[in-house]
Order: sequence, then structure tokens, then C-alpha cells
Amino acid sequence: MAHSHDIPTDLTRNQELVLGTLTASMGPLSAYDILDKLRGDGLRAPLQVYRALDKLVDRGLAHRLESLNAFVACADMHCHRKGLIAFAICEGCGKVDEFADEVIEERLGTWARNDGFKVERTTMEIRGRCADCLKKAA
Amino acid sequence: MAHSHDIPTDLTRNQELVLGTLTASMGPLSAYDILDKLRGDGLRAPLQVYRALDKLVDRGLAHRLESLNAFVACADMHCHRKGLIAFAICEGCGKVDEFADEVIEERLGTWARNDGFKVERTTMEIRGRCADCLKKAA
DNA sequence: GAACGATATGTTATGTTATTACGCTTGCGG
DNA sequence: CCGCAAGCGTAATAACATAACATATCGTTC
Repeated sequence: MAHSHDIPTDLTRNQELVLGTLTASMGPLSAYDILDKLRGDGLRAPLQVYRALDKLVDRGLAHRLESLNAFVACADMHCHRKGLIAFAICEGCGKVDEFADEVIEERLGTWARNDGFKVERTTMEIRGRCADCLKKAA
Repeated sequence: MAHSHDIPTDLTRNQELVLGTLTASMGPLSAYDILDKLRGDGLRAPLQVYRALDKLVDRGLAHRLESLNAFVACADMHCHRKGLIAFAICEGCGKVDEFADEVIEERLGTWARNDGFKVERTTMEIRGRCADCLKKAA
């Protein structure tokens, strides 16, 4: 049975390779990291990776972390989320936690309404230490 | 009388030049934009600008916009804000609006507490169209 | 005031991230 | 078959950022 974690079948070869690499990775990868991992599969130029990433990000299958200049696979495949997603990035282990918060989103909407600002995209990235890393440091 | 908008007097020459450039600018500037504007004042290398920016950002006199790889002067000199600052960036005119929202900040704190995540820094950047640009487009 | 450390500076070179420009290929609707 | 849209491959280059090293400036302590 098909379920929500299936990888879409209409990806091109390059898109599939890039998404696969992201999915297999523990943490965020830069475009060049991805390229290096895919040399064996015939990829040679940054643009091949960037083009695939563009599409994947467009479709919500991957996210760009602006504060890292890096990318991650979307944490839950079924989401197709339209709204705001926040990322908590651990400086210790590099793990990225992805979450949505309706309260923040709605608060943002309120601010935008008051200001007459039309929101097109929001990036929210929290840097810090995850529970595991804090425990290890103790 | 000294008041809250005075520029701190203990800046070094380079820091003062960089902050002055940012303050005089309508919108965000990249480090290289700043460098170009300061060639006449003797600056030659990117590092001179980056070093000044580091200090200014540390002190809260300037902010880095991660999604733009660019910098702005802090909108209100007196703030010395410790907490979360959000930026609304207009794709039309490049204007950046800076605001703080305690509800969002506190909501974030709640999430972090639940997750055992220690927040060190948060970046929140909203891309869209400001009221002026929407009006012009109409 | 000499010795010291901390901070800032200047310069060169290099590393990393992202895009432009161009031409070819493939799949698909008319 | 034609034409168009989307994808692909390649080379070159632009844009953003740091490493490494040498000097200089300034306040503190002796």
C-alpha cells in the first residue's frame, strides 16, 4: 500500500539523487557537499545540484536553511505544508528539528495585517543546543 | 544633551565608517557593497569590513539578514535588545522593517523548554511586499 | 617609562556558495 | 512532424567569507 512517506515518483534522476542524499544524511548538507557525494553517480557541476534543489524546495520536499547556506530533506513527507516552518538547529551535533507553530504564524499574520505587509515567505531558524548535547556537556 | 540616538563614541575608525555607511543606506548592504562605498576612505579588503561588521553585530548596532547575506543598521539605537528581533523585508523596494514580538518570543521559549533545547540565537525573516509597494502595484 | 597582553589593523591568498550563458536533449500536445 | 516547455551538461564567473601572517595601537602593571 502506498503511504505518506513514499518518495514521489515523478522526480527526475537528478532530483531523486539529490533528495536521496539529503534523506540519507544526518544533518544539513551544502550544495557542494551533495555534489561531492554524487560525483560517483555522474554529477559534475554545482548547477546540477542547485537546479534539483530548487525544484525540491519548490515542492516542499526539501528546505533551505538560510543561516547555514545548507539544505535538509523535509522531515515529514506527507506534510506538503504551506505555512510557516521553524527550524531548531543544534550547534553541537548539527541535528535539525523542524516544527510548525500556529500561534507564531497567526501572530505574524496579525503583525502583517496591521502593517499592510503581504507575507510571501518566512524563515525562522533557532540556533542553540539540543537536549542530547546539553546532557553530554554536563 | 546626549540622547538615545547618539552613535557610540568608542568605535574604531573602521567600525565607524561601516556603521555610517549602513545608517546612511536606504536598504540592506552586502559586505562588498559596503567595501565599494568605502574605497575612497582607504578600505581595500573584505576582511576590514567583515571585522567591523562582526563587532557591530555583536554590540547590536547592526544586524545580519541571513536570507539576504546582507546587513542593516539597527533601527533603534537605544534598544540594545537582547531578545528576538524579526525582520520584514520587502522584495519590491528592499526596505527592511524591524520589530520585536514578545508573544512569539515567549512561544518559542515554551517550545524550547518542552524540547530541552537551549536557544542561543534566533533569526526570523519575513519576505513579502510592503504596503507602499502593494499600493504602487495596484 | 618599559614590558606585556589584548584588541585592532593591513594585506595576500584562498575557500565556499551561487549564478550566467549557451547549446543540446527529451517528452508532449497540436 | 513541428514547436514548445522542461530538463540537462558544461564552462566560466560572480558573490560571499575566512585563513594566515605581520604590524600597530592602547591600556595596565611593574
